[in-house]
Amino acid sequence: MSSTTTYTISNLARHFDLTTRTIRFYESEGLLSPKRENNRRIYNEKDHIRLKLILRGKRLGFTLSEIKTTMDLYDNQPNEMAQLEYVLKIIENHRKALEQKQNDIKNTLADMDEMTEKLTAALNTLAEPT
Amino acid sequence: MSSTTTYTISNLARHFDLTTRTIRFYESEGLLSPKRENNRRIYNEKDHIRLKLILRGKRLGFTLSEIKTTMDLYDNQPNEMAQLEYVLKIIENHRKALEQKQNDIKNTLADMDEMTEKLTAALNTLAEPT
DNA sequence: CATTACGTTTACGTAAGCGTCAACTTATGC
DNA sequence: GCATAAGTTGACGCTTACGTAAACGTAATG
Repeated sequence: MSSTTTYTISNLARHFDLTTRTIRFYESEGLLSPKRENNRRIYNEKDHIRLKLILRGKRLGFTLSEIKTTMDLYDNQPNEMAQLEYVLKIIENHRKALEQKQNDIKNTLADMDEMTEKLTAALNTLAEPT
Repeated sequence: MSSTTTYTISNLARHFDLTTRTIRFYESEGLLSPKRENNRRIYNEKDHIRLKLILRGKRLGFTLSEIKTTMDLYDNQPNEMAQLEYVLKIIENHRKALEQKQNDIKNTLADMDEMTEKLTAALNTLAEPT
């Protein structure tokens, strides 16, 4: 028995702090495709995971179409050599983009550290006058 | 003599692989404010750095207005205690957002590793038939 | 002096990512 | 059986981040 957990659209909306409009929009863009029951959308665990991935992608600054392309890529495991190699190449490019972002974050955090030091120093000067 | 390096708008555009339109747009949004000579924009080293920061922010998925707010914050060092503490608090929030992104990247890279393993395994199966 | 290169402003166009009605259907509680 | 809640499909609106084109100024070059 696969205890199939399901969700309504408002379930998901609450869980991820989204509006139902947003979730429907993602579907209209091909990022989700829930089952229907009496025309009502029924989301399963896979849909839940996909939505989570969508939001992660968004936080990283990817567009919805980039996210779709990537998820589709990961979903459709190809079987021909040429395809496999192609997908591997794309993944490598994604990896480079992410490593660039890691570097950007590292540098930004360093800048913030510097700034924080300056500010706390200034703060201490104000707090402990001679 | 501060050997003041300057740039024209097309200099900058070439260097950062942008269009001049984009650079003017950033100015119209208050992110840059180059000097003028005969109505021509003249960019100096500080402008160059700001533009670099803008692009870094964009790569991390921040909006231009968020980037502006942050850069303004870092530029105008406040002198009153309340202000100092306020800025420190904001920086802490930014730090949390960045750490969230770091985590997102980490997880995404892990997913990609898993995928890469599967694909190379499949590739080897195809390459070395019994 | 005419061309070419580079610059300027103004303005309209567009894709992405939803917000916000409106108008209607279906399910549930009392 | 009727209100109330939750769902559905349009359709229009809005912001962000530029692209693109028009119409014009300035400066150097052959």
